[in-house]
Amino acid sequence: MSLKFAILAVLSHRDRTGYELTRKMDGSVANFWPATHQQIYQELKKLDASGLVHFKEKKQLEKPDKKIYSITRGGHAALKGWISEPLEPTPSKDALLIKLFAGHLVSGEVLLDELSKHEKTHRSKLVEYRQIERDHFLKRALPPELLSQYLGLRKGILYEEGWLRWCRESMEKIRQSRRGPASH
Amino acid sequence: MSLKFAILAVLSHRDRTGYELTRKMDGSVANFWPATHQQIYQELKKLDASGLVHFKEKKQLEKPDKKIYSITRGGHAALKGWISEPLEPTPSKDALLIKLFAGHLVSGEVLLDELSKHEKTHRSKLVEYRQIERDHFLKRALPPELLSQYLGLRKGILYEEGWLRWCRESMEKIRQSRRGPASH
DNA sequence: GCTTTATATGCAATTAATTGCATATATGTC
DNA sequence: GACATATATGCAATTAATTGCATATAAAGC
Repeated sequence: MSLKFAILAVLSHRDRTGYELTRKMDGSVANFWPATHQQIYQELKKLDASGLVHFKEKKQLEKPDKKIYSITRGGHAALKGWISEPLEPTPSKDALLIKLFAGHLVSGEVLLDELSKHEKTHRSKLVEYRQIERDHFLKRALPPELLSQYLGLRKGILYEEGWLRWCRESMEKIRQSRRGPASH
Repeated sequence: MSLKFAILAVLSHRDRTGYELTRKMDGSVANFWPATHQQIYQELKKLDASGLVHFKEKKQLEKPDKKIYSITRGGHAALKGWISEPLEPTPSKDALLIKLFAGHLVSGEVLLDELSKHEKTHRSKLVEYRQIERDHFLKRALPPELLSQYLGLRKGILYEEGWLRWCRESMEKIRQSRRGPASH
């Protein structure tokens, strides 16, 4: 349901092709609403059919032709309406927690390896986000039009920090429990 | 894909009916892999067809008959195999971030109301989780068989803490930006 | 007596998401 | 010359998820 509005939100900032939407969603929306190119092209088709976006075909000599999509007045209205409606918190899913929940079936080693891999992934994500924060948001006073992008980035930073802390304390607890739970 | 393994993971602890799985997933798995009763009943049917679970019908006089599902040896093997395979981090989605991304279309008031609602939701979740932690995990030394449940709970706590912090700092930044960005 | 809540399961239809494949051009790399 | 990568879009098939509806009993509240 929200992919529709994710696309409209990106197009509300500037016009884009399906390809651009796919790769980056503006380098930011992809972080909280990832989607494949198939989803996006199909969604754009539907959005066009219902008049919320339209596109201009642009012929290119060196590369395949592209369609530049922009949001219509109707699209703007729909997006504004959706934003103004109350929203249920999006339920979060995480397969790693399922693994741990059935962790009694495998050795601590298996769990530690997996956690260590995730720790690494989240650590590098965090480094990347903090770099962006330093380079683009902390150097000067924040212009109001960049506020929403910054809040999105802050969400990412706090999210990764939480993951990192959890990975580390989980590994520590698993190691402790292997050294012998009775000794503690 | 992972609903299948979420169900197997719950059944690896003890036998359950579809109804029990639906409501609570053991009061814990629902927090990181929520699913409706429709999803679960359909998934159980498929799991039964592929021999990973089986069930016994139990007739009840006072209530409708129920089917008690248990995991088979094949199910155990499949679950163990899945746990041992490396896992890509589950991409996270969040519609609230989309709203903020298009926040320039609406007044700060609308965003603040929404954030305040979310702050409240996450705050009460956090209170609930901390209560469970105090009552069930901090009073005595942790038995190893409860470790994985505790790690799941800790994930929930850190998750809600991150949300809460983010909601609060976001509201503060929106208020600041309304008071006038130039004055700062 | 009526409504709501809890227990317990399911079909059918639609919508959304994933996966596999396909096309076409240009550039850069072994 | 062959292969991978980037640009740019799309069809078709399958799988997963959601939504609406349906059934049936018992207990609790008003």
